[in-house]
Amino acid sequence: MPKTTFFNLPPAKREAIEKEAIREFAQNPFEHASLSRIVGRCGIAKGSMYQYFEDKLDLYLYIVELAYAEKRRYVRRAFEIEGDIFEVLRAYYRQSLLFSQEHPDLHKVTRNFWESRAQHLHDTIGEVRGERASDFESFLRKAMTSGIVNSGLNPEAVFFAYHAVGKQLIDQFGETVDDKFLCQVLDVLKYGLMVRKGDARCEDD
Amino acid sequence: MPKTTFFNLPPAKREAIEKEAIREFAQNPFEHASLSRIVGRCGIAKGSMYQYFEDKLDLYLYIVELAYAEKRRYVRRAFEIEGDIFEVLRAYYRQSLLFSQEHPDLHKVTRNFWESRAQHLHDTIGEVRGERASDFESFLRKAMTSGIVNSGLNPEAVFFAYHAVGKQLIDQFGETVDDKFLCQVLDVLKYGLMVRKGDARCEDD
DNA sequence: TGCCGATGTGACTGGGTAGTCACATTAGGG
DNA sequence: CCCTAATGTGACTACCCAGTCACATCGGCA
Repeated sequence: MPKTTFFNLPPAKREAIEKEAIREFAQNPFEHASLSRIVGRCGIAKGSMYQYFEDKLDLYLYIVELAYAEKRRYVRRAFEIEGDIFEVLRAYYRQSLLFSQEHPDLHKVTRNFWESRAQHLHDTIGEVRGERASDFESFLRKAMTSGIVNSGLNPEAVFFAYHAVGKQLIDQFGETVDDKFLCQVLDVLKYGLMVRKGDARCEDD
Repeated sequence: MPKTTFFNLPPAKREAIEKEAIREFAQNPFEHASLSRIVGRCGIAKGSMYQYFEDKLDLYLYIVELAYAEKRRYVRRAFEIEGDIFEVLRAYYRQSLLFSQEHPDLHKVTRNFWESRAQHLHDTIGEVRGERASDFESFLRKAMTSGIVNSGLNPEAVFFAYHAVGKQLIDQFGETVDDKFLCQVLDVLKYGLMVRKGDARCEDD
């Protein structure tokens, strides 16, 4: 957590520090990000940074939390819509896409955080993933009992598949993924690959 | 490419270098891996390394190629089996799992390589992914025309989903993924989540 | 044995990093 | 206006790294 000094700063200065830190952690994973570069770009002294934050990790976790707080503002809306689980999930990833478009640097911060293999971060990541998994799985079980989702599936496996695809979609936002492609990929999870009884099928091409 | 000096080395020494380099690149992504640590652990001089390899990247690419060469020996078998696309895909990921169990360090090398965001590696990764994509997509189109796979799907989207799930499965090999779970996850992609016409469904639980 | 090219060496260069600390500056209350 | 506490500073320490190079050693051939 930042020291109180940081929050006493004139907002313009505080925001300048946040902005440059976001830029740095968007461009580099934690290990490779450089405090010296951040202070250099802000035009403040190295020592000042240590008036505001305990250390590099403290700053990093603050920035990561900033990024996730903003992201939550987007994805939250997905759970307010009316509709079945598929519509909610589509809305969720659409909101993620929108977030990545409107806040590309914050998006890169979350992406770098998620990829991080450092031990001190690994535990935090594990917790976040665990929470999401149990939320998702209870949501899924409801959809199973109400007969929308095939109840023969293992909810853990379903979460795994959605999480994997969602992670990759989010990784590629802004590169190869747009709204249409997003929906097509989600449809693969929804319908599966195998032909369905009663599916219309081209007989001759 | 290593210099000829490297291949003239007595096999025991050459293998010792490979072994320590594999360990280092399994534990650290390229940027963070340390030549000094490798030579320290091999008990050879820093300068000697530069008799064998052009630079750190040269050594790295050699090790990555070693890892993929071994991995190819495993996954190749998947394409020799008889069966539809789903059986081939299941065999493919099973072979990947086997590889990760029998060569955990080589597996970690490939994983770190794949995650790498460095520019000079990014292009190589892009090529590899592109090749896999086109192989997969032509394989998929065949399965579509022969009526095994729903031809209404976008092959690119299907590849995307499989690739994402496969990547995540491989990431988690040895942590939470075993053979049973692997099959359950692949079934999500095969059948999809939505209930199918004619699916048996529990009426009261 | 003597020679020479191939191979081995580790101190060194130049560069980067996080974090520290003695000192300088500022701001606000008395 | 002055004093004190809070805040700002940047040179500095201690560490890490890739890559170099003048020199040492080895191995095979004459």
